[in-house]
Amino acid sequence: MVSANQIKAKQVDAEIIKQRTRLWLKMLKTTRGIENELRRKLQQKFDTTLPRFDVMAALYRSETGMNMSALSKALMVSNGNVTGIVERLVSEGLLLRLQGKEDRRVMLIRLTIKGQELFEKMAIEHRVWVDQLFSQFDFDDTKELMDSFEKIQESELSSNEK
Amino acid sequence: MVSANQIKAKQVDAEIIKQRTRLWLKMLKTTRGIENELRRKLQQKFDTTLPRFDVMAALYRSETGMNMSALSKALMVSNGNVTGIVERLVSEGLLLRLQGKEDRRVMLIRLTIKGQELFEKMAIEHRVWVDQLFSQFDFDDTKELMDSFEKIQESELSSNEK
DNA sequence: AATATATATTTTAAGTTTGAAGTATGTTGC
DNA sequence: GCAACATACTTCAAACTTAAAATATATATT
Repeated sequence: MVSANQIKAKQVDAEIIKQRTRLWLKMLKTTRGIENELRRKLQQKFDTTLPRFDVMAALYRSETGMNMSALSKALMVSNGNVTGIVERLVSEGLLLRLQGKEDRRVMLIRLTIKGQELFEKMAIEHRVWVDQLFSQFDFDDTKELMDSFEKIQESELSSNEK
Repeated sequence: MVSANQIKAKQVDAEIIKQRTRLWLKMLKTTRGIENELRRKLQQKFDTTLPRFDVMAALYRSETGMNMSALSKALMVSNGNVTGIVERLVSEGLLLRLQGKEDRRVMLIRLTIKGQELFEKMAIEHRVWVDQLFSQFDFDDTKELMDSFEKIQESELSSNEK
């Protein structure tokens, strides 16, 4: 026998599932919008691409350099992907690739001086662009949103185990 | 002359800018994580790709079909991109492409019966996956997050004008 | 030491993505 | 009508991206 309450509960379940799906779509669309915007401006002002910028940004944040695995993990992209982008940046004289000493499998990637200088120029503008996109959020808002994303990432972790 | 208050204000400014940049990085990383997760599962369970699924999802939501421009706007990807994905889906018998009658430039894209049936099967699982990823958020949380993304999109709009 | 296993990275093929140029069709102003 | 412009879409080249296979090196087991 199915009670009225059980029927009601199912409707509420269906509603929240729909809502969460809508939220994901919105999140995806918003993120793509920001990426498109940043990509367009990076192209226009610095004649470079978003993936190149992202790699340089990750390297700039780390003082000592990063190996390929760390880079691909930080950017959430595949291993082979990083190989190509790093290659292009090396050939442009923006990155340095050094073979590990104790472990000769690992590659240590670092910005060259030229790379550092270019990145610093780009970062100044980039910060302004991002700051404007998120200008509606004050310090507390950003902390709350940060927490929300943190929660999602925790869910990702547990679903990765499967 | 620079007062102590002005110095303080600058420090607060710098802090919030940093915080917003951090927030954007987190948002990007979280979104990529979800995409990777969904991609993996779509591949594993249905031997299909994320862009294919996204196109089918957009078409399923619209009863009457969509033209190429509407599709590319809905998915926030370039026009030429949609052409390729639609082509593959048409060749697999999942989509239909009809030339517009009054305006012969526009292409009306619709799911075939086969496409609808396949999508419905995929959507059932997809909803569960998304529901789990966002399970930490109740109805009110989702509404709040929705509003936050809405705010960002408004900022995107105004920066697009430039 | 030899073998098996694991890890870090690159290579490869297929697919996706962009931005710009090209094609086809519509619309507007003269 | 027709030239100029605008719009919808496709094509193209280059870059990006993934998953899987291949390569090279390290670690563990016997």
